[in-house]
Order: sequence, then structure tokens, then C-alpha cells
Amino acid sequence: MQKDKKPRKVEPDPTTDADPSIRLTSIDIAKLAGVSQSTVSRAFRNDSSMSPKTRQKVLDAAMKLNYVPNSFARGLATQKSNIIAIVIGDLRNSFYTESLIAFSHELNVRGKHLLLFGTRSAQETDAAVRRVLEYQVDGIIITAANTSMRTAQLCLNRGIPVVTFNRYVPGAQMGSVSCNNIEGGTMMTNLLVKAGARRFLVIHGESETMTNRDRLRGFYNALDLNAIPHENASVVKGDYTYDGAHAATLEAFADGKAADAVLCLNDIMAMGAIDALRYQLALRVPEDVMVAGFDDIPEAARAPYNLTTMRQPRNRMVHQALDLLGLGDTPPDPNDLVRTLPGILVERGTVRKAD
Amino acid sequence: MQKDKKPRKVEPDPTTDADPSIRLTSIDIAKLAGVSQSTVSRAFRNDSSMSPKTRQKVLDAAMKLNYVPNSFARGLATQKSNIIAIVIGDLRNSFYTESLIAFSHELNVRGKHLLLFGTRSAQETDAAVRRVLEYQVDGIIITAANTSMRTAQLCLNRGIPVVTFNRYVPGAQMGSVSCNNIEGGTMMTNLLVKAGARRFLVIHGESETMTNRDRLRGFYNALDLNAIPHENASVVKGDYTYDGAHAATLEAFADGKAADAVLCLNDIMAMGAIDALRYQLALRVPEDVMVAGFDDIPEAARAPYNLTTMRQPRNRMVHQALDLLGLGDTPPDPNDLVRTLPGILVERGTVRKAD
DNA sequence: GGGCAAAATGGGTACGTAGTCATAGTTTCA
DNA sequence: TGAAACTATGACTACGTACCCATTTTGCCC
Repeated sequence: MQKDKKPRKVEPDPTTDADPSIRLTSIDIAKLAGVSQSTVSRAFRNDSSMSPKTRQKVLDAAMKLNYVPNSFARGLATQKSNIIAIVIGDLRNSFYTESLIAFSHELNVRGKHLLLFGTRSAQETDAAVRRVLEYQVDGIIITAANTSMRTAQLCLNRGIPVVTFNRYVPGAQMGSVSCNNIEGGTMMTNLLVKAGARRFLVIHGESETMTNRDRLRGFYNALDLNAIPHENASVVKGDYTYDGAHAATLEAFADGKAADAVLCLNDIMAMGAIDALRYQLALRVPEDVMVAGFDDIPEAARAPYNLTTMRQPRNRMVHQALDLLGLGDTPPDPNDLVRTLPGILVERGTVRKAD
Repeated sequence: MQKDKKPRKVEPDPTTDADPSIRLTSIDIAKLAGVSQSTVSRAFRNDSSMSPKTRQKVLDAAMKLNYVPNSFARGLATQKSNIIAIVIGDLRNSFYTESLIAFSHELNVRGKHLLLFGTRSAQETDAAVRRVLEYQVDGIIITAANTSMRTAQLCLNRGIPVVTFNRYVPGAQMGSVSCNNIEGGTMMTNLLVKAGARRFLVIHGESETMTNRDRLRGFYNALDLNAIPHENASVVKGDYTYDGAHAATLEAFADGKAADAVLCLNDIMAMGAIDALRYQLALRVPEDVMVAGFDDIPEAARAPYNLTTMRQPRNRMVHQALDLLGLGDTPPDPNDLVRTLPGILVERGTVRKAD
């Protein structure tokens, strides 16, 4: 019985024409370059102990055959994937879109790849994170609804750094980047009070997230500071979406003017509120009703909205998140995992100037 | 106190928790479940020839230790990654954001993962595609500027299905999904002509992409049909962005009314044009100048814009793309790689009703 | 219950790269 | 000039799963 070397699984596909580049490996390159597989591997790893001449020879051979190293084999051998997973809850909110763009660019620069998970519910998020683990990702950025502690702990147990972006889970031993939302809520509310607001409609999103709670808390703090009774504020849900806030505004103002200021806990909702006020309720903004938001997304600055908002320093937040994943210039300090940045009050045209 | 408090320090509890320091493999699960590694592998692959009892035993063991299969090893062994790469040029355009959301969801349902590349230039796109190859992706969706034929061919040579979304490369042997943009351009222009438009400003994006060319061609076709001289149209670049179109509009109208209709080759640019007309140039839309767009992104339907536009059937396009990647119900027909869907004229408030 | 087919399970190896260790080749310095 | 210290390269194996194939167990029928 003659035993032959196991041949490559080359099954000529009749549907496509000639398949010239069958599965290429470093061994093929080694043959062509007249070196060993080890040497090919070195050439692609920028291993120092290697003559430039040999390296060039290998790279030339690789170029000629259009060889690309197999990331799975590499990942298996190195236990590194070069993949960062991002779990995003609401891509319809430009704040997250912009963040994603920034992350994408920054990761690209660092030679990392980006595995994207879009989820809505916390349940879905948990499932996504679980599947992320299969890919041995080098880090996870979570910017979706309240991820369960248990799931996050799962990652941390495996030594995978986790960063929650624009949210945090109290007590969790993981990185998090967000604004000082309490302070932000207070500042914005103070601005509205100074502009004459006394009766408030607050449109909030998901009451479970800390970001939401903190902004709300900041709002109440400001009411207290200004001796405005809490009864003057009605708090309704807007689902963190344009449509949600639009509907909530219509409902709240159904029986006439419900408030002289609408504080929306993000810009997308503020846009929905403004449009409802102006186009459905025929109220003027800011003359009849003032509106304020959070985030400062690109649309907020455009003429139809010209929204007064609390800007989140997005780029700085992105960089902090990358730092916490160990992708920055300095390794993260395990005792400084929670980064809180100040928001920036951006005064535009939806809040009247204080007299 | 009967029950011990859980110790703060992580202590390996063999009955409930995994030891965080140890890398779990199918062999560990096999030991715990009292079966072979092969059997563990089977349990996670839904292999048919396996007793339900054994499978459950394995899954229980895996659950207990929080075991997750290693995708790199799996990918190496199966030559399948379960990863689909998406190269997106402009995430700031909701059309692509919405498409991404749809793709993300559909891929998730199919157990596929999504590797995201954001790029601006064709050069960057090529680099991204090249790196995608390292990950042995099961398919690539390109919805960015004119990818070079050469790069796309690289993928096709490896048997990786490529689909261009909302664009196509003439003559390329790869899948593509787009609207009938020639027809769309003609329909929209006809509508404007019927509404009384005679002098046109066309704001287009990247002149290299076929989508752009086709819409423009459809526009000129309509001019011819209506015996309107081409001199009545001025065509300027808007970079496919809000800001680009905003600036282009201001410049075109700098010396007074430049046209009685502005045809923007996508909605994002239409929004920029409308805002420039209304807020900077104090012109009324549609009374003084009509505006039309393409795509029908969510913002187009909102009150401040209420844009008349040519809707692209996004969900159908997404499904077609998935089909072409072999992820649909039926395998793709290699002779039917170019899918062209009709656009849908959505008449709203930025084009006057024909008399 | 014996014999046979089918189902269930285990053994063993390939997948492609990284990295350790050994070795051949080269330089340094006494 | 010879030995030590490097440098450059090659041989070999681990990484964790899938899958082919062999083997054992079960189910079935007469």
C-alpha cells in the first residue's frame, strides 16, 4: 500500500473558471524564496534577527503570489487576534455613529480590526458578548444598554479588557469612559432656569443606564439648588430615539402648554421634541418653549435645530477608551479604570439668553 | 450566618466557576463530561449522529466551565470564518448606517459575524480589502468608493464572494446590488420638469462611481426628453456630504437665483442644500426653489425637510446582497450577479405639485 | 439469542503560523 | 589563530478544533 502525502484539498470548482491561486501558505512562499517556513514567518513578523536581504527576498516572493498570512493560524499560535469587538446599541444616534467612525479609524491606525455587534436589548448584548469570546478578541468596547455584570465578568475572567463607553456599571472592575453627567445635567438645568424656565418636561431614555440616571439626578440637583419643587417637572420616556421623543412631546403637550422648557437627555430626542413642538404643536422654540439636549451630535449644529446642548468630548472619550484597552501610549492603570470627563455647554438657539 | 459570603478574591470553585487563569479547551470539557474531544466537538457542531443525552452532558459541562469554542482553531480547521467583511465609505450618510444596521441584524440571525472597515479613499479601501483576506472572510460587502478591479479580483481569485452595494464596477465578475439609477434620475427630473422647473442645479458626489454617473445620465436623458438644453443645467460637486452640498449651494446661488430646481444625488446633500437655501439665502423651498434627493433616508421624512426623493428599497437591497453572498435561501446564480432594483418615487413637500 | 445494520463514540491527524531550540556561519578580541 | 559571542537560518512542535476512519454499542429481526 503506497501512502502518499495528504494532498491539498483542491476541488476544482466547475462553476468558476480557473482558480489559479489555490490556498497559499508560508510554505509555498518559502519554496519560491528558497528559504524555510520559519524565515517566511519571521519576515512577516518584523523579527529583528534577520538579514534585510533575506527579508526582501521573502516579501518579493509573497508579493508575486499575492500571499497573505492566515490570521486564524496566527491567532491560534499567538493567542492574539488583533480584533477589538464593539457592541453598539443604537447606531441611529449619530453620537454612536461618530464614535464608531473614530474607533474604526483609530483601530485601523493601530493595525487592529473591528468586529461589530449591533444589539438592542440587554439580552441581545449578553449573547453578543458571549459570542465575542469565541473570537479571542483583544478587547471589547460596549456602548449598549446595561450589560449584565455576569457577562462582563466572563470577559474579565479571561483577561480580556472591557470598556463601557458612555455608560458605567457601578462596582464593576472594568474600564469605563463617560462624561460627568450629574454635573452636566445640573449645568444645563441651571442654564434653563436662568433663562426663565420654571416648569420642565424631561424626556429621558432607558432608566436603567447610569448615564440616564446621572443626568436626571443632575437635573433634580439643579431644581433643589434653585428651590424649584420637583412637582414642576414631569419626566417621560422618549426611548432615546427621535420618534420616541416626538411622540412623548405630543402626548405631554396634548392639553396645551405642558412646560416652558423641555430637557432631553440626548440630542436625537431633542430633535424629535423640537419638530413636534414646531410643526405639530405650532409652538415657537425657544420663544414659547425652550429645548436642550445632550451630546452635541452633528445635526444639532445645523440650522433647523441650532440646538443648545451639552457636548460630550467624543474624541477624547474615544482615546480614553483605547487607553483603557491598552492601545494607548501608556498602559492603563488598574486603579484608574473609570474615566469621567467634563461636558461642554454649547449655547445655541433653543434656549433663550438670560435676561 | 449559614451561608458563606462569596470571597472577594477569585477562588476557583470547581462546581460553579471557571478558573480564570486557565485556558479552556474542548479537551477540558471532554474530561469533565467523560467523553472524548471528538464528541465535544460534535456537540458544538450540531452533528446529527449523536445521542441527545451525550450532547446534553457535554453542553452542561461546557456551561459549568463557561467554555466557548475557539473560533481561530475552528476557522483553521474548517477554512470557514463565519465572518463577513463590510467596507463602508461614508457612515455619516444614514443610508449606509441603516444598511449597516440591516446587515448586522441579518448576519446575526445567520450566525455570521461582521468585520467593519471604514474607509474614505479608494486607496484605503484597497488596503482594507487586502487585510480582509487575512481573515479568510466568507464574503465581502463593499459599499465604498470605486474599489479597484485588481483588488476585487484578488478576492474572487480566492473564491471569496464579493458584492458591491449601491454601486457596481462594469465588467467585473462580482455581485452587485443597486437601484436603476438611470431610470431614477429620469423619473425625478421629469417630476421637476412637470412642476415647472427649467433651470437646474445638480449637486453630485464622486464622479467616478457608477451610481453617480447613472443618476446624472438619467437626468440628462430627461432633459433631452423634455427638450431642455443642457446649458440649462449646471452640475457641481457636493462630495456626497451635507457640508459639501451646503457650500456648493451657497456658491452656486451667490449671485442670485441660480436655478429653480436643485437635484441632489443623495438625501444628505439635499438636506445641506435646503438648509443653505432657507437659512442662508432666504429662499423658500419649494416656492422659490425646488429640491429633490435620492435614497429616502429617515431624516428626509422629518418635518424640517419633508423631502421629495427617490427611495432606494434598502431592505430588499440588503437581502439581495446576502443572496449574492450565498446567505440567502437559494444559492446565487453565477449568471445573474448584477441585481438592479427599481427606485420608488416618494413625493413630499420640496417639489411643487404639477399644475 | 445470534447476526447484522445502524448509530454512537473515540483515535488520530491536518489546518497554517509562531516561536523555541539547535546549528551553521560570521565577527570579535585576546 | 583560536575561542567566544553573535547572527542568521532551519527543524520541529504547539495552538484547539474538525473530520476521516476505526471501533464499540445499540437496535432490530428472525
